[in-house]
Order: sequence, then C-alpha cells, then structure tokens
Amino acid sequence: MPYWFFMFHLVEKRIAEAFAAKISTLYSVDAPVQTEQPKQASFGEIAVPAAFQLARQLKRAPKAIAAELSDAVGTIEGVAGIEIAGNGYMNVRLDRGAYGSSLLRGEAPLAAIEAEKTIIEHTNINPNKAAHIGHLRNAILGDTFVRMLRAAGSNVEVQNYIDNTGVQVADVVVAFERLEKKSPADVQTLIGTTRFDYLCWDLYARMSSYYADHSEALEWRKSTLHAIESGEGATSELAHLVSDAIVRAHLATMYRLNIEYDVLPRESEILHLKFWSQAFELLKERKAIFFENEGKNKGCWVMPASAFKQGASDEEENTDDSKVIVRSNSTVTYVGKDIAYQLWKFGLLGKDFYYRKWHTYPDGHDVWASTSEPQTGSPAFGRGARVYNVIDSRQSYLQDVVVAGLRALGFEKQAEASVHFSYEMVALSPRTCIEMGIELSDEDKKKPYVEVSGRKGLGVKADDLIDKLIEKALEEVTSRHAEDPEPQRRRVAEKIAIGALRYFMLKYTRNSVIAFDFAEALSFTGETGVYVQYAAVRASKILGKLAERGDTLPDFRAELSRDAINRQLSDERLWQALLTASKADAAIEQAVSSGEPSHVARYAFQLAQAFSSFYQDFPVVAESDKEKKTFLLWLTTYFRAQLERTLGVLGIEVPEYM
RNA sequence: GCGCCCGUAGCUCAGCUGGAUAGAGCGACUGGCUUCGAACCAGUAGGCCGGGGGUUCGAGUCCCUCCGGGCGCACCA
Repeated sequence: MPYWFFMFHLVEKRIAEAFAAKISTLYSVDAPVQTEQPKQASFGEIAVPAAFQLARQLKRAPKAIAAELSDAVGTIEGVAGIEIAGNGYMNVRLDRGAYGSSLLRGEAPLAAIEAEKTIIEHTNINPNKAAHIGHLRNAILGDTFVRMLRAAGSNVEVQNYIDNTGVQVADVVVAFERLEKKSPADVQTLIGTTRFDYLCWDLYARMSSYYADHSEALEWRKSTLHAIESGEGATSELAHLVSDAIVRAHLATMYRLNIEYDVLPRESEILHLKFWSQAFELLKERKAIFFENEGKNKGCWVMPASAFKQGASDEEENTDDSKVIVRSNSTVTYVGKDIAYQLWKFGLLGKDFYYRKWHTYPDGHDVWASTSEPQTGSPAFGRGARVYNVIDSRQSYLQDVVVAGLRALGFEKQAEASVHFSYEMVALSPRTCIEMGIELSDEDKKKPYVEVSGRKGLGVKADDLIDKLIEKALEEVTSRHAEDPEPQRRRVAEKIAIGALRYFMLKYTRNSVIAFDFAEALSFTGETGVYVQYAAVRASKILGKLAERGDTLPDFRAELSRDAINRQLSDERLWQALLTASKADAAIEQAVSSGEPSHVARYAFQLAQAFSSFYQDFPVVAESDKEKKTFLLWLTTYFRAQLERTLGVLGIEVPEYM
C-alpha cells in the first residue's frame, strides 16, 4: 500500500467506502456515506453519522445500528478503533503511528493533469482608466481559483477579455479630442511621461460630468464609437493608444499581485473577424431568436423570456420581457456579442482569432493578445470543456441570458459547463470615504457602505492601496530590522503587503459584500495574510537557528521509526498539530468542489494558528531528548512545507524574514 | 411589481451536502518576552442565529410567511 494512501482526505474516503460496502451487504441499502469532523477533538478524528439515516429506513434505534455496524466493519487500514458516542455516532480514531509515518515516508501523488481544458476568464477591466479595489477582488478571486484548480490537477487557461472599442474607451477618447484638444502624438507623449492610467481616471470622471451638463455632447460619443469600430483614422488610432497603454498598466498592477494571464481576447478582433455575424446566422438558423414585428421591441431581433426566465410562459403575452439581441438600427447589443464570445470559448463558433505575443513576464511566461492579421507559430487558445466567467453578481441576469443562448442553440452540454463565478461588489465604508475627502450625503452616512463609481471617480485606486500597504509594511520591517539595506527591507515589505491584500480579499465568502475600510485592510494582526506568513517565517527561523549552532537536519526517515512517531504523537498537542497540518489537500479539494476560495484562506489561518501554539509550547532547538527533538524538527519542516504550499495556492509568498 | 442575495457576539465575518455543548478575528478585560523575535501565546466576559409558523429523531442550515437591508429587471456596456 503506498504511503500517500494515508493522506487525510484519502483516509476519509476509504473509511466512507468501507462503511458504504458494509451497509450495502448488511442492509441492502446503497448510499454514499458522509463523514464529518467530530465536534470535539477528544472524540476522535472522523465521525460517521450513517446510523441516523439508516434508523429511519430500518425503523431501528440509531445506537443499535451503530453498534452492529462498527462491529461488522472490521479493521480498516490506518484505523485504530471505532467508538459509539452520543445517540449513534461512530467516531473513528486513527492509528497515529501509521498516519505520521506515512506522512513522513510518503510522496504526495502527482495529480494527473486533465486533458480537458478549463477556461477561466477574469479581470476584464475597461481599458480606459486605472484599476480600483473592485477590480482587485475580481482578479484575486479569479487568480486564486486558477491556482486551486491547478493544484487539483486541472488544465487551466486564463483569459482576460479587453473591451477596447466600448463606450468607456470612447469617452476618454472624446475627452482627449474635444476637451483637451490632444492629437494622437500628444497622447503618445503623455503615455511616456505621466502616470497615464491615473490621468485617464480623472479625465473620465470629468467627461462624465461634462455629459451630465451638456447632453448634446453625447453626439461626440456616438461618432467616436463609429470611428473606433471602423478601425481607421486618427480617432481610432487614439483609441488604440489609450486602450493599449491602459492594458499595460492593468497587467503591471496585477503582476504586483502575482497575477498573470495566458491570453487577451480583444473586442476589436471580435468585430473585425466578424464573430458576431457568424453567431447571428447560427441564432437565426436554429430559431433561438426571432424578429419582432410589433410592440415596444418592434424591429428588433429578440430572445423570448421563456428561454432564460424560469417562471415565464412561452406564450406571446410576455413579449415585454424578451431580451433584445439586435437593435432596430441593426446594431448588436452587449449580450449578443457575449453569446458569440462564449461560443468561441467552447470552440463552437467556427471562427478563431490570430494571436501575437503581447508581453513576456519576468518568469518567462508569455501572454498573447488577439489580432486580426494571420500569424505563424502562435499557440492555440479557447476550445474549453468548462468555462468560468468571474463577473460580479450584478450581471447575473445577463449571464443567464448568455447561457440561455447556448441552450437555445442546442448546446446543452456547454450550457451546463458555463459557470458564472459570481461575487458581491466591493463598496467603501463611510469612514473611509470621509478619510479620502469624499463628500457624503446625510443618507449615505447612515448606510453601512457606499458604492464605488468609476464615472464619478469615486473609488480607491489599486496601486494607491498597494503603495500604502507597502509603506506601512516597510515601517514595521524597519522597526525590527533597521540595520538591513533598504532594498532588502522593501522586498520583504512588498511580500507582506501583497500577502495582506490578497488575504483580505479572500477571507470573505464570495457572496458577502466587502465594505472596504482602510483600517481593516491595513491591519497586520489577527486573521490576516501577515499572520500566516509570520508562522512560515518562524518555522524557517527554527531551522535557521539550528544551522547557526552548527547542527544539521537529521535524516528523518532513518531516525524516526513508526514506533518513535507513535510515542511522540501520544502527546495530544502534537497529534492535533500534525493532523491540522496534514489537511491541506482536503481543504483545497473542498474549496474546489464548493467553488469557494475563502475555504483555503480559512484553512491557511487555522494552519498558522496550529503552528503558532506549537511554537509556543515546544522549544524545538533547546529540546534535550534526542528522539523528541528529531520529531519536533520534522514537524517543523512539515509545517513549513504545508504553510508554503497553502500560501502558494492563495498566491502569497513567504518573505525571507519579518 | 418580478427575480437574486443578505440579516449569527459591541464591530467584521465563518459555520461543508440538516447532526453532538453555535465558532473566529477585531475591540474590552487578565496574565505571559534573559528562551527558536510578542506581527505571538494562554485565559475571561459577550448569542431567544431578524420575528412567527411548519417539516424532521434532530433546524443557524430545508419549506411558508412577515419585518429590515442590498442588487438586478434598457434598442448602456
């Protein structure tokens, strides 16, 4: 039996299967057996409540069934004993020596990489201004989900869709041309000499308020959009300058957070390669949309409400609820374009982009962008078996329409495999608004949070927040290591700041609104990324101290027999520590299946807590008993590895020191 | 009006597909650094899980209803 067979989640499965098999032969009942964590550690490691479910079907007392079952199930590899507790719980105690020994001697099985591709689309920021904290939540959630899936063996492609021809880009272009009287050459100079994404942030807010006061200016937007779509002329050139520069700024911001992409599909190529007309033909041909001859949607191609609303009847009475896909002026709506794009992701469109290398990251990874010019030697993208779109929950209605589009086209399987990975917005706490000098109405002051608005320029820029976190971390580092050179302290401070930020965005479940508050985000104590990093650093510190004293790490496998491990693990504190540390894979697996990155963050915190109390209780280097010292050192290296691995899934690095 | 989400300790939030005595962080209060650095640890106080019905051996979790909040429901993206 391979040693990794003892890894916690596998032991759990084995126990569940053993009980399921016995239940099947004994009672002819076939059902998967649930396992759970006992309420108290003293009850054992794994609880099986199966007797309760059986009690109903068999009309017998759960306690009697539990007694019968636990006798009948016999010995299970790695299990020391089963006890009946409460009204019919079967509590399983693991064989500590066998478990610990297998962790020491085992190699983690390499998760087989799936052949099928999973596409995750995240970030998707309009390329017309600097990124803000709301975008950070999207990108951090998306990137962490990518890391989780990859850790579990999935073949993942990361896409970041760029809407470089939309209204938001057009508005900044209008502002440059009409308000600022800038030529493309002028803007090129600005790009090279200013903090361009910040400049556009302010300019976009100014343009929005200009529209509010001069509604006739909306004509500028209209003509600008046409010029951009045509892809020719100075206005189009300006739009490309702006959006390309902003995309570079966004990728740089995200790279600070250890976030990379594989491909940037762009709206300009979706237009020029006529993805939409292909999708339009398909939609018409398969009667997924129809032409409306009367009513308020007269002259439009619409998708009937019955396709995407569960309660709607498919009779004509509710045509009001239909979703317009093609307007009466024959232009396509956002949802229509999104259906075409979703079809491409699954390889169902019958068209593809060409790709050119956009950027090579310092680690050597390339990110490609779509282009309409044929290329040689570029990789293939798209053709996913599953697609996750990381988009905030306010767009769930539109995401439903997109999926309904696939279904109406007969792509049932792909509709099922389309996941709206939704999350709630990041708002601002009233206190933070006041700190930033944002004027609040009396009504807003009473609210628990205030919504961010790009149009009003109301929000916290991502890079400002990161800078602020780094400065604060640098102060803390300097107060402890004033003698170290500044670049070194800064490097440590950057890792701490990024850890704090990523953890902050991940500790909340996806459907909870984050009321962003500077004081909370800047906190470095308690349940934070910093706390977890600190545990990892302290583990390294112990090993460093050993080397400092001229000692070397023992050969753990040679020196720690199964009996020795069993002896050491009779100390309840050490057993609980090892048990917690061994659950990393179980935590990741659970987080993947529930689609909830916060589960990994919470586990990371528990892991760090377990290490911190271990650190407090056991002076490793000073331990005089040889066997015990060897065991404590091994546990330290194991903790260190598990902390680093779990933090890695969260996209957080371990600093050299703290 | 219709749809989705939320309401758990003073504050911010966990609570896996219903399971044993509802948890954590912050804040408050007590202790603990001559030790592998205290960005830490140990402990105390703090709860009719929004209200009311129901299903169940068992409900913070499922159903109904009411109250309070948020977000959607464009020929905008």
